[in-house]
Amino acid sequence: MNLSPAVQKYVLHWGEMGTRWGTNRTVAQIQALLYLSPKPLRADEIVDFLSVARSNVSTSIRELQSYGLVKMTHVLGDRRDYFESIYDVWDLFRAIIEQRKQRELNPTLSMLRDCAAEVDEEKQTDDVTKERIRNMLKFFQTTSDWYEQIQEIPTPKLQKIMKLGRGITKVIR
Amino acid sequence: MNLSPAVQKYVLHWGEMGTRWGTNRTVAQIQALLYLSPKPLRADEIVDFLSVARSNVSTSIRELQSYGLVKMTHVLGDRRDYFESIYDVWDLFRAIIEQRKQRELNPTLSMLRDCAAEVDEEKQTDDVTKERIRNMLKFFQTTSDWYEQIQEIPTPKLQKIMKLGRGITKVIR
DNA sequence: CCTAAATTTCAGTCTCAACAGAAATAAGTG
DNA sequence: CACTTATTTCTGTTGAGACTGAAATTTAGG
Repeated sequence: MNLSPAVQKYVLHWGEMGTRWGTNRTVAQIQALLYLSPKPLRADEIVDFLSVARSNVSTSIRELQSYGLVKMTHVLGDRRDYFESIYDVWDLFRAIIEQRKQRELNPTLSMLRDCAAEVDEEKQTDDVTKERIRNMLKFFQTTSDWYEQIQEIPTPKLQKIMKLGRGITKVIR
Repeated sequence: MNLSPAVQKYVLHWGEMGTRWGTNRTVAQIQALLYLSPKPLRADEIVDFLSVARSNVSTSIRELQSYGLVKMTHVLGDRRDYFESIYDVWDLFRAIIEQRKQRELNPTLSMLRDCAAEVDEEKQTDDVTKERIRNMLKFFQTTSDWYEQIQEIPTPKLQKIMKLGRGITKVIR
């Protein structure tokens, strides 16, 4: 099994970036491969394409499914599992945003709430420090709310808003 | 040197999250410590507070400075370097966005441009695949442009926009 | 049920980036 | 221009997590 040079380049790059995007190489490579594939693929095909262990494919696909990035499908008279990526880039975007919020925002938001409450009781702590914690909490709260709201904006509107860029400031009073 | 329980919790949590945010524990811990500190700190003070090697502090601060998150200051008659964090959360936000764009978007944008061009020459490659690459390129281009535009929106406006959330859709036609 | 195919779990190995500590360099100071 | 103090660079170690391959489990057909 071999991939065209351009596809190979894409998959390898995606794998490298995967680590920066908060997952591991194999997970990212599989997502890339499925995204580019014109048809759903079986686990053993992925093994051939990427030269990774079967077990690795198994756990990686599980992870991709849990993110909502990959769906399982079946072929009549074939009991093997087939997998395909979400193909709409904006849907992919939403799934990733959701994931990021859960892993990168929620835990910190929760910690900041605890800290803000806790620090009020500490006479030893400087007022400036207390203020800083409150400011950071406010910021994370705002960002978290915003992420949730963004999720619900339908694709065409979202596209329009992003195309506007800073032109948005002219529309806001 | 010891920190209050709440501050300690904050710094430790920040360190743990640091790895998810794309840096390492020490870098994140130092940023947290400087952010909460009412006054600039010296490298050796950071060593005491965090119990990490002096050399580690040196390289970590260098990294933070390169991101624009930490500034160096000096005290009259003292030749040692003092460091303080950016304190405005929105300025911190912008610096981090900028960093993320450079590390997580730009390389992929460049790769996608290459791939989109390269894949046009490949007769072997399915049209569906070619389309997918083009779509991903368009998306990254849009996102990249948007990031740049966002940078230039002044804080009060940015706050307003984020507070609006999906209410923004009502303003856009 | 039994068998064979497909998938998942698990335990051990390997890799890479973070980190410590030593050595080297730089920056004052008397 | 020695000597002290501060900082950086460099090298070896370590630990966390990715990955492999074998064993266990699940699934479906005959």
